[in-house]
Amino acid sequence: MDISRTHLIEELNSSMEGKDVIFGGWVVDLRKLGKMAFLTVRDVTGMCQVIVKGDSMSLLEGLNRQSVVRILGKIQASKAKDFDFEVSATEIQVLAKAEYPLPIDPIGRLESDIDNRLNSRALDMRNQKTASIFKLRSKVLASIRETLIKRKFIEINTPKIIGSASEGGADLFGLDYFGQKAYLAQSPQLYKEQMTIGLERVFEISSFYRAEKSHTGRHLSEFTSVDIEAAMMDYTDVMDVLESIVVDVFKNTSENCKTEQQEIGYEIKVPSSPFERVTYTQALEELSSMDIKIEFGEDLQDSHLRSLGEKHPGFFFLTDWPMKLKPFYIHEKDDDPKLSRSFDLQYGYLELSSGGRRLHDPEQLRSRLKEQDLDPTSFEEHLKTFGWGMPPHSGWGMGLDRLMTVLIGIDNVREVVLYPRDPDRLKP
RNA sequence: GCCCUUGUAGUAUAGCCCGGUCUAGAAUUCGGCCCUGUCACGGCUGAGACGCGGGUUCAAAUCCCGCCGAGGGCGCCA
Repeated sequence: MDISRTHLIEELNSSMEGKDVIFGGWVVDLRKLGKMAFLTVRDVTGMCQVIVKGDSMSLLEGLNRQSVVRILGKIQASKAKDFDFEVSATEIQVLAKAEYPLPIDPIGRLESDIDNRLNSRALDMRNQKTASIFKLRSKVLASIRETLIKRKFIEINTPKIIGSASEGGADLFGLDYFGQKAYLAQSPQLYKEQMTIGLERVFEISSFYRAEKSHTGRHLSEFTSVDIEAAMMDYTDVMDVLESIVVDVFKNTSENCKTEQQEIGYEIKVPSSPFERVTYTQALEELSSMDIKIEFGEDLQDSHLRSLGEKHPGFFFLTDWPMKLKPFYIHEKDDDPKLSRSFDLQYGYLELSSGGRRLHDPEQLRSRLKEQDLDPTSFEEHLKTFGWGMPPHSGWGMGLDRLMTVLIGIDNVREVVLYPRDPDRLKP
C-alpha cells in the first residue's frame, strides 16, 4: 500500500493550477449531487475540497465520513465559497474505513458532552475545537521552555517513583516496588532544590500525582506541573520569572494562534503587567472591609479567595503568608519571623502557582522539621546535600492545566487534559 | 466524606412539573431513490430511543423507592 503524499493540505494553493498532487487525510463531509460529488478532506494542517465528476463517480464506492483516504488529483480553480482552488480527483484510495455509528459527532455541529468525548478522546481530536486546545497547549509548553531557557534555566527530569511519603500534606498513591513500599511523587520539590547546588537554575515540566478525592473542575489525580528552582534568587526574583512566563504565554498564543482561537471561539487577551502584589495581611484587611473576619494565621478558604477574586479579577500575587501555613522548607522574612518569603499566583479565586524562598541552612531545616512534627531522620538523604554548600534559592510550581483553562476562558481542567485522571475516571 | 442536579435513537434534544393527547416529536447521522457546482446542498423515502430493578395506579417516559451511570458544588488539596 502506497501511503506517500506529495503535499500537506496547507501546502496546496491556487497558483498550482494544473499540477498533479497526492495528499491524504480524513473525509469530513461528502455531498453527492447526482453525477458529481464534493468531498472535504482534512489533514492536521488544513482542509481542502475534492471534486468528483462523471466516470470518476465510481471512486466514491464505499466511501464514508471520517474514513482515511489518499487522494490523487489535479489542482483546478474553484467556484466554492470557502476555497479558491480544489482538487479534481483521479483516484481515491480508502486507507482506513471508519465504522458506523461513531460514539460522538466529530464535525462538532452537535457538541457531545464531556463524558462521551473523554470516552472517545482520540476521535474527539477530529473535532477542530478540541484539536485546537491541544495545539495551543503545545505552543504554551514551547513558550514556557523558550522563556526559561533564555533565562539560563536547565530542564531536568526527577523521579516519579519515590521511596518515602515524607512531605506530609496531600495523600500519595502507594505502589509495590519489588516488595518495598513506594509512592508516586506529588511534586519534585526536594529534588529540584538539590539540583541548584550545581545546575543553579533548573526547571521541570511533568506529571505529578495526588490521591485526594476531589470533585471539582480544577483538581485531577494526575496533573501537569511546571516547576522551577533557582540559586541566588529571592522569592520576588522568581515571581518576576513567573510573571514573564505567563505574559509570554499569552502574547505568543494570542499573536501566533489565530486559527486556534477562532476554532475555540475565544480571543486570548494579554494581561497587563506588572501583576498586582497583595500581601496576606492586606488581604485580611480587604476581607475585613467586606465583613469577612479572619484571624491572622488562618488559611484562606475557597470562599474567601472567591471574595478576593472579585476584587482582583485577573492575575495577582498573594504574598508574605504566615509561616505556620507554609511547608517546612519555606524561609521566614528577616523583619518579621512570623511571616514567610512566599507567594501564590492567583487568577481571580483560582490558585495557579505557589512558591517562595527556601531554607538553605541544614540546621534550620532540621529544627523546622521538628517544629512541624516531621522526623528529620527520614529526610537524611535530602538534608545531607545541604551540608555540601547549598546556595540560597527560591522556586515555584505552577499547575499547567489550570493555566490552560485561564488562557482559553473555560472552567474545567478536563477539557485541556488529554486523558484526565480523577477519582471517578481511570479509563481510557 | 457531604450536598444539589441529571439519565429519552449513534449524537444532541422536545415531552416529565400537572399520569391517558406518546403508535414518544423535530434536528443531525445512517440506508434507498432522484439531482452536474454543492458549500449546514436540496427533494422523496426508510431505519433507529424512554439506563436497570421494584412500587403506586384502571393507566407510568411522566409519580415514589433502590441500584448503576453522568454533571456540578462543598470539604480535602505541603
